[in-house]
This record gives sequence, C-alpha cells and structure tokens, in this order.
Amino acid sequence: MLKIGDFSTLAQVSIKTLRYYDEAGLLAPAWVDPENGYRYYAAGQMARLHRILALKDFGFSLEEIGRMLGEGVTAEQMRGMLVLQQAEQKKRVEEEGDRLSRISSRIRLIEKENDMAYDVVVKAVPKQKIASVRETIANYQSVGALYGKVASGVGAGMAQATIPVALWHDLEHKEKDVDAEAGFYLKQDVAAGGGVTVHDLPETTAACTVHNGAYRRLSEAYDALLQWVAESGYQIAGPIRELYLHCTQPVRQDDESYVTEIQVPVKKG
Amino acid sequence: MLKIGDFSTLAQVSIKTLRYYDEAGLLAPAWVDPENGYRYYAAGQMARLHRILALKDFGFSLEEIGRMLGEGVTAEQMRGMLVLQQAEQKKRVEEEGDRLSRISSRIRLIEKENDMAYDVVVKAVPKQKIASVRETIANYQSVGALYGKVASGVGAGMAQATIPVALWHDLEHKEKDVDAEAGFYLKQDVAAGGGVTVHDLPETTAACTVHNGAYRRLSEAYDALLQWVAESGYQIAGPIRELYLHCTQPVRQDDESYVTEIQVPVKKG
DNA sequence: GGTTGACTCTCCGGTTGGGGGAGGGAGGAA
DNA sequence: TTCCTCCCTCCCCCAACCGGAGAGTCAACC
Repeated sequence: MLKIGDFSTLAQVSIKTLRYYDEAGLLAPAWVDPENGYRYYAAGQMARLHRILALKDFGFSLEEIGRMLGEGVTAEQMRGMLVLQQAEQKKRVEEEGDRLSRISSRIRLIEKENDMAYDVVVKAVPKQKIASVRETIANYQSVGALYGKVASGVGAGMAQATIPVALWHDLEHKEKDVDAEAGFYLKQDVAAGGGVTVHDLPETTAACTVHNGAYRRLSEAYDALLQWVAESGYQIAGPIRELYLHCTQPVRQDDESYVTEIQVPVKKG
Repeated sequence: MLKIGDFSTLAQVSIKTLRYYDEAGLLAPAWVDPENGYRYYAAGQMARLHRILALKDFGFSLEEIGRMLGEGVTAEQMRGMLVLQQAEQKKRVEEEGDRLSRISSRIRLIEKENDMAYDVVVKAVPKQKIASVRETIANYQSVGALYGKVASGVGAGMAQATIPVALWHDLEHKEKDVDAEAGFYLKQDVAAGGGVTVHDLPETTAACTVHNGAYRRLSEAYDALLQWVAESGYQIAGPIRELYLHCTQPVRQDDESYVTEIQVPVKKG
C-alpha cells in the first residue's frame, strides 16, 4: 500500500489531483484508514490512473471519463467515442490554425500600414428584418436619396425601424450605376408600399469593422477590411452591408462624429 | 445613446458580457444614469469593443487587453505583442495537432487489436537518483541476479531505496548478451561499493504504460507501447526503464499481482 | 392615468480542473 | 522527547462569463 505522496511521486500526478479524483469518484484509494482518513493506494491502481490521464489527454471531461470507467465500455464503444472525439479535435485544430492565420495577417497589416486603426472581427450576424428599396443609382453618394423613399413607403411603420443600412449588391467596385439597396432594420414586420419591400436578410458570418469619423474617409476602412478578407483566405459570400450606427438628418459628408459599421459576409474558401 | 440591450444587439455581444467588461474596466458605458444605474453606450464605442473582441480572438486575456488599451500602445509595440502571441499560437496549433494524432493512433490500435488493455501516457519524468549496476547479462530474465549485488553494495543505504528498476541500454531487442542496468531509486544519496554506482537518471519525457499481471505477459505491454511510439511519430530517446511498482521477494514469473510500469523516453521526430 | 410587458439593475451561485494555504493531527527517526 | 515531514479537512481562488432571483424602470397602450 502506498501513501498518497508516494503514489503521487510514482505517477507524476499531484496530491491535489489525486484527492480531487477521489472526491469525483474517478479513483478511490484502495483503502482509507478509518482512524485518520489517510488514503492508501495499491500499485495496481496505476493502470486506472493511466487510463484517466490518457482519456483526459484525448479531451474528455472528467465527468465523461467517470461514466466511461463506471459503465465498463467495450472496445467497440470506446472506438465510437474516440471517433467522435477525433472529429471534435479536428475542428479544434482547424480553429486554432485559423486563429494563427488571423494573427499573422494582422501582423502583416500592421507592418504594411504601420498603424492599427481598424480591427476586424468575424462574427455571426443573425437573420434581420429590413424595409428597403433596391435601385441602380448613379454613385455611392446618391444612396441618401433612397431613405426618403423608404420612409414614405413605410409610413407609420417607421416606429419599428431601428438603424439605416445600405447593401451593395455589386460584386466588384463600381464608380457608377451602382446596384444599391437602402432601408431600415425593423423590430417587427410592417406593411409597406411605394416600391418598398419588407424581407429578411439571411443570417450569415461576416467580417466586420467600425469606422469612426466622416464618410469621406470610409474608403480607408474598406481598404483595410477587404485586404484583411483577402489575406485571411475568406471569400465574399454576399452583398456588403453598411450600418449607420450614428448619423444625422440631414447627412453631412464631413461630420466626424459619425459611426459606420461595414459587414462583409464571408465564407471559408 | 444606446441602452445596453440595443448596444448588445448591434454588437452581437451578450448583455452579461458588456456588464462584465464594464466591471473589468475594459469598456465603461459612455454615460451611466446616476438615478437608476442604467448603462448608456455611444455608437462610437463600437470601435473599442471591436478592438477588445479582436484581441481576445488573438488569445490575449482580458487583463492583458486592459493593459494594452489603458497604456495606449503604439503600432510597433502592438506588433511585438502580436509576434509573441503568434509564437504561442504556433505552439498551441502544434499541440492540438499532436493530440489529434494521438487520438487517431489510439483508434487504429483499438481497431487492430480489438481491445484496449494498455493506455499510453506521455509524461515528464524528473531527474532521479539511482543506485545500480550495469552489466551485460545472458537474457532478460537473468536481470534478477543483479539486485542482490546492488543490495549488498549499498548495505545500510538500502533504507533510502524506494523501488527496483531496470534499464535496457540496447537500442534494439536482443535475445542474449543484454546490456542491462538494474538498481533501486533513492530518496537520498548513499555511499556504495562493490561495483554499484550512485548517479542521476536525467529528466526526460517518456511514453509510459502500466502492466498489471505476470511478467510472462509483459511483452504484450511492450508490443502495445512500442507500436504506439512508432505510430505517434516519436523517436526513442534513451534507455527504456522498467519500474517494478509491485513485486515480491523472491520473484515469481507467474504472479498475477505484479505491477510494472514501462517508460520509453521519447522525443518528437 | 393605470396596467402591462419588456427592459434593466444588483447580487448570488455555478461552471472546469484543480492550486494555495490555514490549522491541526500522525508517523517515523534521532 | 523532539523535530520534521506527511497527511487530513476546509475554505477561498482562478477566467470569462451564464443563469436566475428579486426588485426597480420605461414606454406604450387602452
């Protein structure tokens, strides 16, 4: 019989951990002295401890390990669980690899631009109701005229509107004849007329950045964001969205208090 | 000014998290109503939140992020921190990849053997004092004769001995003329004579497994362990150690209560 | 001007896998 | 006998939040 310290030394597992495994029901000592509570382990328990450590290394939680050891799984069942764990681990490896490439491309961006004004975040964007009009307009700046149309088409429903948004449906950059959609995010369905449609923007994953300042310099944010998307090995997967988080009525092109979020739907590719 | 729920919706960050970041000093609301404690955020704070999320994604802790944001680091300093983080992330990716290959080789082992008697664990083995003799012996079984020599060479120092150990210095398996070292792990230095040397076994990383049962079947454990080592892409990096965690005096080849740990020093290759 | 229902606040507790330390009992060696 | 080491239980701590309780607030609707 080994005292906990000896067992700990042999197994290279801390005393705290052994006590914790005892408490968790994973590895009870072979004998506990009822007088003083001392834990005594048998050398033969090393095998069970090894099994615990091996399963833990595979990424199972102690609770799962407890169930496996308790139920006496067969080799076939164990294989099944390992295959599941293998799939999860593959995902994890991929994720960490993606994270590494995000860090690397951020470093390259800082080296090239020598600043770090724009932080790009990839986030899940949920389904979103929108009331909008879609038209081909002369250029980017003239999108403003569309919001009046939407407001009058929706009428009293504007009480459900939250923020103004623009969607650029062109896949490439165009200086004129821009395929634009403009409208307002909605809290609830509303009735609309006058060329205004109410529909759902699909949920998507998007690379996002926030531009603080005047619209004149919005292109800098686009440069950084699109370069990031290209560097990170993503593909653009839908119309780019511009969310006007803060702006005024009427719009002033040089108001530095404006806040605009750009969302580029992406998928891995 | 946005209430916390609106800001949460826009940013796709939970209210709980926003409150937590407030408490942590990472992102205080632009204004807090002193009457009722309501938090009000400015749209312009989205940029700071984005930065927090981006840094968090890079693997920084919130505490580190707090320091970065607080000290107003330059682009150059930020680059340095990212390069450090990149190195750590590389290690993480490698580790997770290794873990995946361990899972995969375990699956293959189960499929081939259709059992799971031996769990292999890679662990760090610390430096260890040992009193031992090293000789070329006729075969594996005759190692037992060496322990008497060690015991008599050490004499009263045997009080410091813990467990008997054998080291196999041959790189390949040999049926005869085996280069063997046999002795006892020591708690403290002891004086020794009669061909017994006291020295330190170096610390190492070892693939280990435990064999419960008679020595006759120890070769099964060796098979599983060595196959695992080969499958997992490790190289053997030193003499294999056999630790006799439980045995009797005299030794009986067929005592099923014996417990033996086999440690194969390994390095990645 | 009530009444809802949605929203917000603080506070408390829980999560994983243990680590650190206090305070006190036990065991073995000189 | 004394001393040192070992062992016990008990309690708090970590990171980054999530869930819920109980209470206060806001806006809208009738």
